[in-house]
Amino acid sequence: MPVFTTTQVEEILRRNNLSVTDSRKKILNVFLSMQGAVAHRDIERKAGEKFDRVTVYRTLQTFVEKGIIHIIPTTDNSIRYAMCKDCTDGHHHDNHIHFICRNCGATLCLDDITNPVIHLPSYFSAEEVEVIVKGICRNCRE
Amino acid sequence: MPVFTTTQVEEILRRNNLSVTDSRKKILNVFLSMQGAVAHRDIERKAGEKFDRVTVYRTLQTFVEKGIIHIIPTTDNSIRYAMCKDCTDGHHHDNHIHFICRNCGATLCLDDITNPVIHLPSYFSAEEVEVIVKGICRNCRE
DNA sequence: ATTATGCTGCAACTGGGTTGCGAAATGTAT
DNA sequence: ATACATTTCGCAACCCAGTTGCAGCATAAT
Repeated sequence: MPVFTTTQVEEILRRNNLSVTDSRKKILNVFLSMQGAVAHRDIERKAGEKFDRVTVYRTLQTFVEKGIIHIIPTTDNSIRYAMCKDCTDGHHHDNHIHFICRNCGATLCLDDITNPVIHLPSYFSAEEVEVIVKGICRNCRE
Repeated sequence: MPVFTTTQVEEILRRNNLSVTDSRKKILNVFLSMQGAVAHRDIERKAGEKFDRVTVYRTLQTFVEKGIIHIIPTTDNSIRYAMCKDCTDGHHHDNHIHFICRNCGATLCLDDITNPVIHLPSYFSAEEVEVIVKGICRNCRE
């Protein structure tokens, strides 16, 4: 697990006009050091230190608002988050598909695979497409 | 709202080896008379009579197991259900996309629009695709 | 160092969903 | 139709995820 310098993490926070606090640094570090999507439990397990649930929720919400992370669509009533690539304050542009591994549960952003164009009857006004592919990921196949 | 004969509803229940009870009939009737997907609240509002929450949950679960209804994928942490077209006992084949209206919240199965084929790198084993389109539905545009 | 701001954590609450169990309804055999 | 076995229902109680208000504490600005 790569470790990021304090400066890198602080840099991201400052760039977004967020005060640099202990919990924000630790939680952000979890995102930076994980490949796939992050669920609540991941943070509780990996942030190294116990934060109040409320702090975790509020921090995640703040990060979403600032465009640092985005909510990953799932279909099983769970919420996951991942780092944004090109999102800014309040404007998310996450036009990629998501992969969920049936085996290990990992959720991955496939940034290179953009959403397909779906043709609907013209009386629908389609604004946003979300594609979720479920299967077995690389690690679990080997 | 079309009304279905008692016989039709009972027929479906019997075909699935379910005893014909009052709540099952009423809940099934909600599905048959609604266009789009059904959420819990819809049932509580439209079943005409108040059932215990527990009964609603257990009935829905039973219907899913029997292949009478299927769970519709959403990305907002809500659960919705819709009638199955060709599903049988425990085997669901719902290879169509779903539309969610941002305005009225209606969720529709677009049975005629099958899921696109998504090409992933070969080290993924893709087994299932779910597509959710969000926008404005016909009724809300007029 | 001091003050203003805003973040954190506790406690309490909400809402969705589940479980156990006795009561009531359904199906079945007589 | 009646009686019995079986299934389903509804209540109460519970669990868990997520939220809110508020007092105390850390951060940032002066």
